[in-house]
Amino acid sequence: MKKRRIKLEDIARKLNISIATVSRALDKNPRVKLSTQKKVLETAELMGYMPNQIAKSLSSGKTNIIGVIIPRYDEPFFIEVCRGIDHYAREHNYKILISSSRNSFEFERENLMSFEKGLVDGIILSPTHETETFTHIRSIIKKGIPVVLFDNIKEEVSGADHVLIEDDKASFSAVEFLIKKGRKKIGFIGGIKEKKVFQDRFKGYLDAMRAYDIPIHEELILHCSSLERQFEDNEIQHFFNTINTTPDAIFTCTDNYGLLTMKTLLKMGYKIPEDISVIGFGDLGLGNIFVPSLTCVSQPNFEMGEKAAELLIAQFNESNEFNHVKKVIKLKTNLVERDST
Amino acid sequence: MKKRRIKLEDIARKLNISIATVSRALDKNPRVKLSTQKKVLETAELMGYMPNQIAKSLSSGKTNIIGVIIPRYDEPFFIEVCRGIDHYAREHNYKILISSSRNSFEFERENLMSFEKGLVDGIILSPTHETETFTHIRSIIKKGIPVVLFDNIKEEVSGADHVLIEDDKASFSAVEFLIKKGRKKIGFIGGIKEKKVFQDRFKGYLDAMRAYDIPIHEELILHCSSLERQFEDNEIQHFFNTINTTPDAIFTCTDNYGLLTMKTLLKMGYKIPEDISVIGFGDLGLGNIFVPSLTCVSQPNFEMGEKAAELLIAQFNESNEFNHVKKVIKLKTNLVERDST
DNA sequence: CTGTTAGCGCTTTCAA
DNA sequence: TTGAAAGCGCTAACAG
Repeated sequence: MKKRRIKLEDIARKLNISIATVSRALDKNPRVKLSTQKKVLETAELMGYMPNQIAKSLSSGKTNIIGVIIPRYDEPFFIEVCRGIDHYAREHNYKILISSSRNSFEFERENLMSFEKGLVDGIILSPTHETETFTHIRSIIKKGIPVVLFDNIKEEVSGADHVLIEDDKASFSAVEFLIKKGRKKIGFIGGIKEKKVFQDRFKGYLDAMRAYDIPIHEELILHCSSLERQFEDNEIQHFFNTINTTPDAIFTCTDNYGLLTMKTLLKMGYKIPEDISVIGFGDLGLGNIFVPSLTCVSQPNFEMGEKAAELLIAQFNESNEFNHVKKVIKLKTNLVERDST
Repeated sequence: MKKRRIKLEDIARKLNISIATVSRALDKNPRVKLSTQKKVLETAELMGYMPNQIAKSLSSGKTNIIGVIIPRYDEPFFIEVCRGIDHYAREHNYKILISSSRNSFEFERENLMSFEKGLVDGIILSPTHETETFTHIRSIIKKGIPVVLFDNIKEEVSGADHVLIEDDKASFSAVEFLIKKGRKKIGFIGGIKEKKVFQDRFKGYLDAMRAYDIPIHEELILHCSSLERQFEDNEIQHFFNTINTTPDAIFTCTDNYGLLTMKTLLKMGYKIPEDISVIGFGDLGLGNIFVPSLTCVSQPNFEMGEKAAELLIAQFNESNEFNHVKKVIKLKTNLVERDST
């Protein structure tokens, strides 16, 4: 019952020419007579021909698919990066296959292995916080599959390109900004300690505090350990309910922490920014909706994705992938001042 | 320089057996002697064998990939649905390939055609607001590719399964809830008029107002026409800045509209919910962060995805895809009461 | 400019 | 229980 798909052979037979010529004609290969090309294109259209991508890939060794592995879907940052990747990829005739590692090293490895099965031409990956060893990535590279890493890169992997921002400098500037506004008791809310980006943002905080000789209140420092949205909320509420010192500013490591912080403080009756200033990190669109709007470090989310895709596709076009000289792209961040400071 | 990938032939040669046997052994086909199977598995492991997914697909006619087409990435609703799809798909050994139609019918068609090239075993799609005709989808179905549609289904497509919620009833209940709270001047903020879900939600609003004999103030009705976040903000601000009647409640058709409405009203000096109640639609996690938290219609986003995947995979296992009896799954919604009402 | 032919790596009859 | 061989549909080298 199922209508067999039209293939090159069908067109070839109908026109009494060879399969090869049909293939070339469809590729608009100039070595085919124009009249033949025209006939082929018309017939193909007429017969409803659709090339078989799988056969094409097997034969050509290219799938035109980029594999993307992110720690989670429900993080606007990663979605923005994916949008950026997709944007660039499509312009260059690539599709993207997104997998979530669900914040688990094991899943990350599995996803990587599944991509190793030849489905993708290259991989863009953001390591999970659990990822301590990079042998799985090196092994992929050794097989000649191009890799680009972005965000949270704990260890430089030779042979892979890297796209990142200078997290420590960015948070240094943000904290410095608070200090220059006259804030003295500046708290810090970061994410899971194992994650490089949070380590760096914490470092930037400490550096700034020390650079300006501001005493650090250990009590005002929180490293959230939750990996899911709903628990972050609880953790931050609990934090503010138990501290004895009242801060006059809080620097937080994500927009979400910033918003949750504002929510909690507002509910406790504090005025923002009068009593307490709050800064977020990411600039993912929501800071602008909240009242008061959230001042934050703005990182080029979409652009990170574009750059990652650009680097990867550039690798595809290199002659010998084993001579690949690793490129590290550092993108600029800036502070967006809104009502919360 | 590039290490050639190990293939079945390599294992076969090493063990002095045929390719077929190796293939069967790796499949754990019981028709292979156990000792042979063991040897093959060990050798494969040892040699670092990785099956070639593309070759497998070409030969077997299955890719184990589900194509997903959504109108946009930066809409938490779609991401949640994708998570649901992914969740179910993975458990059944499928991967998902997500494409955005960028709110454009043309892109939707292109994406569909690209999936038609044999890369995916089936398709889950949410039509754009521009999608008026469904011939492109019918044509896919005619080729024997299983399709499941979700959200915003303007026209039932025979041969495709549908996953949806009863938008009109859901919004009826929400508006009814406001009415029962004693609200009289209830405004409505919906999305682009071409979108079926917004038409239905508007209908529910009208039905409720009429059912309770509440006069409708045309002036308090807004159909947002923006397709991008930033413009929604402007549109809603402009709306409230120009109306002459002050509402005592606003029913909005997305969480985002709800949040933007609250933001705008708060900035204008209104108290929520004392002066004006606000209800959103979606329950996508953010309503809970805002102060005040947003009451909203909760729809089972994740579950929609799971169901869609379930239906699709069920279609894969049907013997004759042309006898497919269309299934329509309607999921339940409920009202989550928070501080904004 | 066109055709012939040999794969791409795997699955799957059919025969042994 | 195993092997030989014919594809899956397309590309690309080579020959003409």
